[in-house]
Amino acid sequence: MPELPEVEFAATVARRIARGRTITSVRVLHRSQRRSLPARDAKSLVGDRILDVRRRGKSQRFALASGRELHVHFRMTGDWLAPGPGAIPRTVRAIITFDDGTSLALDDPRALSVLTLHNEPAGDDGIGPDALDPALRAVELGGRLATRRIPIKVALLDQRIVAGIGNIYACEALWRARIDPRIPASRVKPTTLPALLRAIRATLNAALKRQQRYYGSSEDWSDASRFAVYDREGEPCRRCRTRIKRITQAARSTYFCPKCQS
DNA sequence: CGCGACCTGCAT
DNA sequence: ATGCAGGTCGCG
Repeated sequence: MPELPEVEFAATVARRIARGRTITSVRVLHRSQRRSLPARDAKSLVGDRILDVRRRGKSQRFALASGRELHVHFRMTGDWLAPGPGAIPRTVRAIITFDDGTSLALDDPRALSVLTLHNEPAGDDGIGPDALDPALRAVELGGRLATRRIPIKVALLDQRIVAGIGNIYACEALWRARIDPRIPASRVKPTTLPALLRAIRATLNAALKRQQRYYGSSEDWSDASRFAVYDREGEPCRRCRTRIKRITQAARSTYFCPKCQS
């Protein structure tokens, strides 16, 4: 599920349910989540009130009336569920219940999500500027890439350089900008940086809109047809019909068009 | 830097 | 049975 657009959308769901509400119980159902949010912390949340939910990169931060902050990171497969009456899916790993009877459930088949409680609001903690932050300019992005010799695709995945881009949209954005994912980050020409940033934002914004449009519908998220290159190895490039290639970079699959991305 | 670990479900 | 997955950390 979650790269920046999905997390952005999830944060709006969480905000709608939780903002202004007081927590009446926090149940952590899986040992993996219990490790990051021990029973003591979960218990201490009861009685606290949620002031707001913000997203930064791929993490969500719940600002609490006590001054503390609950961080939620979905990792690979987390998502929020607003459970109605009835059985709770077995992939639900934690449930936060509020004073009005509503609740927010962390649904995560792989149970890799991380919940952490902080006494102080975290600063930037090393995370780079958010990819959708309008204050981020091409020049700054260029500056952050200039010193890196790693491939541009790997650099885009590094949250310290720019926050919010994951494997799918890194591939998609590079295709859009016609940049070879293998070239060193420092070699991206200054003149193509604005195009890269535009491609990143267009890709993320399109995904966010799709997310909003299809929320609650039965569209299959894994349907690859909406990607230009991701998961389309061997299929024709939408621009030039060349076969999409798949390579491995930093132990992740990279998909690209060997002809128009060079 | 690359790679295993963290977890589970799904496709092959 | 095997291998792979939208993320991140910590190890060598």
